[in-house]
Amino acid sequence: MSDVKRAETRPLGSPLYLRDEELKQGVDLLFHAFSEVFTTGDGALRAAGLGRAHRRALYFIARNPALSVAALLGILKITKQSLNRVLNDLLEGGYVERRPAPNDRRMRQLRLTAKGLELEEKLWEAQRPRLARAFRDAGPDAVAGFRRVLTGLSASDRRARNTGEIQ
Amino acid sequence: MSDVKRAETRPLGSPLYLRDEELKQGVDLLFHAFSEVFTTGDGALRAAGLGRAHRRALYFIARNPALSVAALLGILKITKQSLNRVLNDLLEGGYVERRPAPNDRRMRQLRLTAKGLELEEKLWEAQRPRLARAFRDAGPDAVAGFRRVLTGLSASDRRARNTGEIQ
DNA sequence: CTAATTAGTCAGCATGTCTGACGTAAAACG
DNA sequence: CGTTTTACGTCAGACATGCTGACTAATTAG
Repeated sequence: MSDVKRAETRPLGSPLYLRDEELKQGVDLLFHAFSEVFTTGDGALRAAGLGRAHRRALYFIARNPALSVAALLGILKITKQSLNRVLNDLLEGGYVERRPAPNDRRMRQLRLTAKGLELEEKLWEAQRPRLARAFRDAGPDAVAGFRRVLTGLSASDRRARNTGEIQ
Repeated sequence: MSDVKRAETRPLGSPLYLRDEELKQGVDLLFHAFSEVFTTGDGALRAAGLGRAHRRALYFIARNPALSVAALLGILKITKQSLNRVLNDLLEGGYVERRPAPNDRRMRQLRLTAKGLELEEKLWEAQRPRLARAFRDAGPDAVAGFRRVLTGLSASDRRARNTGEIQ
């Protein structure tokens, strides 16, 4: 399971299954890293009587103050109904507040309350060490590469989506 | 890949919130990339009457022929009961076969059938373009960095787990 | 032979997501 | 101004995926 260094000389004639193996190793890594990162801190969450769905909403509201509901839906890619249940829990628990946007009062701006911020910080403290260590150990160049690749993977790529594939 | 060494020169005076911002951008990227990668191909899945949980099992069985049930549980990090429901669907659907391991007949080896392989390939065809493009556009050094960082994130890190944190 | 290991099952519950149908307020538009 | 569109909220019901706990069965290890 050694390294892959020679990628740039990757022979154009290299069989597809080699290429596929490289890509699938990426999928494996993405899965495992996601698992680890997004389950760390479940304890604090449970202690607050919330689940992972609440955490995701909390996280992205923290990351994007004054986020609109529609924008959050776009990030989470779930339905309005699903989000609203989660959001109502967060509102009732006093973790999040919701106010009409001043410019367009149809929209509601979402923000963490002090209590929400406190929880979010506790969750972050739980997962930060893993992130920090991985980034530090890998080094800045590796981190730059990590970002490049993930940015490319995230790019929601309309081309592929409209090729008639079932999607 | 270049040197890693420079991490410790990261300005010791840089405020923590800058560091945190960098790490959180990593979380954002991980979330979005995961979303895109692990939902592409849902159509083919639905057409087969299966869900994402089935897909994950299918994928890791494809990746690790003769995988034992316990090993799969370890990868997916779900309970035996949850897995068995999924696995029974896959067995009944004829996507997976299960045979006692020759050396230790308590264990069952899991493998894709021809039908399972066909489905897995269809799913892979759906997600490969995204992976391939992201890897190609980012370049081999970036891919190496991507692997380094994700490997670090995946490392299931007993230290942090036993610090008394609620986990 | 007894223990431990590996797997499978039943029953019930919690969580998270979906579809579909409505309702309301505010803004945009002609 | 009246109509349509947008952004949000909600009710009802279903499905998908995960969990706990309790128990059984087959096989291997000591």
